Amino acid sequence: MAQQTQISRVADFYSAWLEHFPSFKVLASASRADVLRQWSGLGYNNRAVRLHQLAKDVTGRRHRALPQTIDELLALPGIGKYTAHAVACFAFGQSVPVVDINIRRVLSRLKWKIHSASEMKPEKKIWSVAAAFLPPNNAYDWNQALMDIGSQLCTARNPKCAECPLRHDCASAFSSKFNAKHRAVKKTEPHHNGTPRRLIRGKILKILHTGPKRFNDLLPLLNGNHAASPPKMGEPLAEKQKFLHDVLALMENDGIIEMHGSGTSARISLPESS
DNA sequence: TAATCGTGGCT
DNA sequence: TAGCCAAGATT
Repeated sequence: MAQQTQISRVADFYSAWLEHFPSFKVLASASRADVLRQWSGLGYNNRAVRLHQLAKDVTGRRHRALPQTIDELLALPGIGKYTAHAVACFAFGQSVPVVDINIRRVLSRLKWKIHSASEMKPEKKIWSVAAAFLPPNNAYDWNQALMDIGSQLCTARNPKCAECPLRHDCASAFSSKFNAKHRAVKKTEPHHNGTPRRLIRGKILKILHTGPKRFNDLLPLLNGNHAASPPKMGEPLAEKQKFLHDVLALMENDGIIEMHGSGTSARISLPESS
């Protein structure tokens, strides 16, 4: 849940989630539709699908429990390098580095002076530095502390350098460049008449939580009010239908919806099987 | 490897 | 208020 999502936003979903799915066994036997319903509002619905599959994978294991090695964790759906290390450290007490967006930012601004890491690519280097800084006996507290510094003090914008315990060792302390305009320009994301595709996906899923719908019932969702571009008066219906069809195909491929039949009367629903 | 995936708070 | 940002993973 915490992937690309602030912890403060996760908290409520987390407790509600555990009430519905108190164990991997319960989660594994739940329907995909129920899983997506409980996830509703959190965003990145792919994560719900992957966690559902993870529960199935885990309950199929010998001890029906989460594996404890980083390599085994990495093999599970939805678990990448960060999460594997975070689980190993925070759940299983292993002495391993953790590099999330917060720690990444803290270490980057410190301008680490670790000689051995100078010829590595940035991604490998930062993990190497995080490992080099790791104290021998309390990785848990260390990693939590770095994350807290990153989220509470060493923030992306307007960092509180005056309150930071690392200010005397930091190459970027009190720098005026944190609010600089020169950030990487984002490419325009896929959209329909100015409405981002991911927002349309969100609307579709939200509607489907109220029950199955027909293809034609979903078409109005493409008429969102947006200031980005004026509505195209003469837009061919076929064009709109093609966009919706493509969006639904992506969502079906992601395991977020099911489609039965085809054409303008196709029946769209949350995944009812598996 | 760059693009894609949601949502809501913050500045 | 429009854009930035968030305990990343996947293809």
